Amino acid sequence: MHSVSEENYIKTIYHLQDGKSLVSTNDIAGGMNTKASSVTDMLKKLADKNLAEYIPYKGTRLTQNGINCATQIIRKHRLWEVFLVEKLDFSWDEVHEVAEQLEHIQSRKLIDELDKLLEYPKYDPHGDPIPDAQGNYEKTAKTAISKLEKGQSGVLAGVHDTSTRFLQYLDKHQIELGTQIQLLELEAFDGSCLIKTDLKELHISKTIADNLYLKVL
Amino acid sequence: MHSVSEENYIKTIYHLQDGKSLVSTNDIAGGMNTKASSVTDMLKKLADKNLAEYIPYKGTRLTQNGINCATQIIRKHRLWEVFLVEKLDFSWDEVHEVAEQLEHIQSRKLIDELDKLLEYPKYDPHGDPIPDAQGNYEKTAKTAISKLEKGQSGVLAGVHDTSTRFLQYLDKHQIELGTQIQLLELEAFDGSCLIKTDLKELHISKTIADNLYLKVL
DNA sequence: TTACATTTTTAGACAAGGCTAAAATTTAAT
DNA sequence: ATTAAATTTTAGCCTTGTCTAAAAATGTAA
Ligand SMILES: [Mn+2]
Ligand SMILES: [Mn+2]
Ligand SMILES: [Mn+2]
Ligand SMILES: [Mn+2]
Repeated sequence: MHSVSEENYIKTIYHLQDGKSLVSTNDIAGGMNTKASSVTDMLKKLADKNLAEYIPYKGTRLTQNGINCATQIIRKHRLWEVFLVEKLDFSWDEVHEVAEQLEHIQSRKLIDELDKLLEYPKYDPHGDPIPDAQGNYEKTAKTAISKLEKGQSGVLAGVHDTSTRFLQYLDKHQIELGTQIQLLELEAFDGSCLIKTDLKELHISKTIADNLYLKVL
Repeated sequence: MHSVSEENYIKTIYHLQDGKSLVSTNDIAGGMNTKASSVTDMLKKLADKNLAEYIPYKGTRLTQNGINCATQIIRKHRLWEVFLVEKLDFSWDEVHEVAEQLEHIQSRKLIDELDKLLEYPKYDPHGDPIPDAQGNYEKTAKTAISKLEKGQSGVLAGVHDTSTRFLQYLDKHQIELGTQIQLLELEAFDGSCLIKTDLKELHISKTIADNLYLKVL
């Protein structure tokens, strides 16, 4: 149907879209490790195929067509991540790279059966929701620790960064999805903060606080 | 490491090699639905990468390097086929197309873990042996029905053609791997024959007899 | 051993995707 | 309103993998 390259562009645009009405060429280039000129070329192709609306010098947005395509790719990516963790003993910091490949396999039956094997999971190993076969998924409210008030607490429901380094940092400090976390102190100067889990207290930088999403209690 | 296209050439050459000392350009083109000129180009590239030995106008053969590469691809292909049948309720005539895609996923851990999940299967759904992580596999003696003597019997241990149409033909006549088959009559004129299973007697053409491999009892 | 047929290679072209450098446009700052 | 900076597009080139048509090499049959 669509090439791997087209699918990667569609996915990147979808993720950058969120909220904004148009996604810029430069942001796409940044998100994909390519150059702006390459992006411009691809945007024209996506527009030709009715996957995106492209307004020169202004930006682009996915058509409904493109959105449907994106959610199916994301569905595949996240289901494969669950498979790798649940069935193949991968840890949550090892799955992304392989899922980037597996998400491009074309077979409707494959993904439906995989969904069944995994018993229709709702979330991937990083707490991200998995679209169903129709592309629907729930957007639960999650708040970055950096945006909490002092004293508030919640349960870790997602992470923004899914890099190996960040996930291994969390492992090291015994923080995982479902861990209950309370914000004890918030340093106004640099945004760093002191948090508390069942097991320990921990001082974290603003960067890390931005990357931990809680379901507030 | 290697491109999908390179991997497909390597696999095709490996399968055509069997016995012969050199594989011809035309045979490769036939086996891959490409033109001979495209094959020539690729053979030069494979030779440059030390994956094949290429003798212009004479033919080509894989280097040890190329052979190792081929057996790993075949290992992946066949393990995925087992996975699809055993874990995802695919039937044996539905797996090949998807396995053609999955065999190109690059991840050592993925395939080792898959092997473990499947409990180290020795054969794929079509009776073909699965190479281990070192590339070793047993070449069991299998004989096409068309080469049996009248009266001999055996157990279906493999099929040559793995097309959907052929496999569905076998399903229709309740013939599967492990089915015990006896050759009752062999018609010298057209090579067709009469065979007998536990369930029924069946008249088959030479084409079909060529495609059914028995482990002779 | 010639003459013809088949196989294989070469030459030239094309599409997809990507890059660099230069030009055009938009945005921000005097 | 100008000018400067940043963004975006265009132009031209490259690589991979493919194709067609023509040329070269090999094989075969009288
Ligand atoms: Mn991921
Ligand atoms: Mn994820
Ligand atoms: Mn197969
Ligand atoms: Mn098979």
